[in-house]
This record gives sequence, structure tokens and C-alpha cells, in this order.
Amino acid sequence: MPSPTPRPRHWLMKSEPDECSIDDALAAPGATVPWTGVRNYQARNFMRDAMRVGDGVLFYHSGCAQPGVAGIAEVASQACPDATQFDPASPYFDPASTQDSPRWLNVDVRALRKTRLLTLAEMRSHPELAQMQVLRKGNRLSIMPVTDEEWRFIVDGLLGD
DNA sequence: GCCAACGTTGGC
DNA sequence: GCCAACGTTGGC
Repeated sequence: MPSPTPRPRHWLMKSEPDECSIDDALAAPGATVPWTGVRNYQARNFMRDAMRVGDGVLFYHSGCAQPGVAGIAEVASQACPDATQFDPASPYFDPASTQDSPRWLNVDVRALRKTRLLTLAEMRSHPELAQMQVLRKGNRLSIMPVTDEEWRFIVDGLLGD
């Protein structure tokens, strides 16, 4: 029998630093923030079906002048209904979602440390990272798995500085 | 179920 | 601000 693909244990999660930077996350109570506002089914399903507490997270700054990995974090909760979908004042309000059957979920993410910025350009320069999903043209997913090898390469590199 | 239109993402 | 890529919507 073919062995099933193991569950990813590491993730890359994008955040716009204007909204929540690694500094903001580290300054939050318990250095933990609810990862609300995900409105993409594939990203939601990663949180719902594959993430486990303790999984490693590359905290990635997107939609800014200097995109790249800005810190290391970990998954700190299971996926629960995202409260912002029920808040008409929120930009993430989803009038089609109901309390009985919430459409959107979020995990909590605990920031562990800020690192030097590993820029997209630098990531592209490393053959070891060439297969990373975040480097693919047209990539728009805000949450994606990172392989054990990619995780080790990046974390060792960042923490070795 | 197809597919065009539309909106959003995100790097540059 | 531009534009490529892609997800979603809605008419048919």
C-alpha cells in the first residue's frame, strides 16, 4: 500500500504588517493573536483539517515594501469560528455566514521571535527553497504548508545569524 | 456545469 | 499605479 502523505507540520502564514506585524504579534497578550480574516477555502481548510497546536509557523509580511519572513511563530489553538464574519462593522463581515453554520474559521498564532527579514529575493536565490509554494508565480494563498526540509533550512539560517 | 465578468491579492 | 494570476459569482 502506498504510504499516505504525512500531515505538514510547518506553515507559512501571510500577514500585512500594517494590520499585524511580527512586532504587533509579539506585543499582544501572550504574544498570541487570532488569525482572523482568512476568506479563502483552501487556506481555511489547512487551518481546519491539517494544523495542530505546536506546528511551526513562518510569519511572513506581505503587501508591503519589504515582503518576506519576519519571524517565527507557532500554532496555538485549534480552528474555531472567526468572530469577524459576524461583525457588520468588520471589513471581514460575511453576511452569508450564520452562527449555526459558520463559514470561516481561525486558529490562534503565538509569536516566538522576530528574526532578520528573509526577503523574497533572498528566498529565490536559494536552490533549497526553489520549490516553495510562496515563490510560485501568481501565488495568492495566505496560508501554505512548508516542508520539513524548507523549514529546517530557513530556521537554521535565520537563527544562526 | 460552463464561462465571462468581476474583485482581490500581492509583487514590482 | 500597474498588471498578472486566480477565486468567486451569477446568468444561462
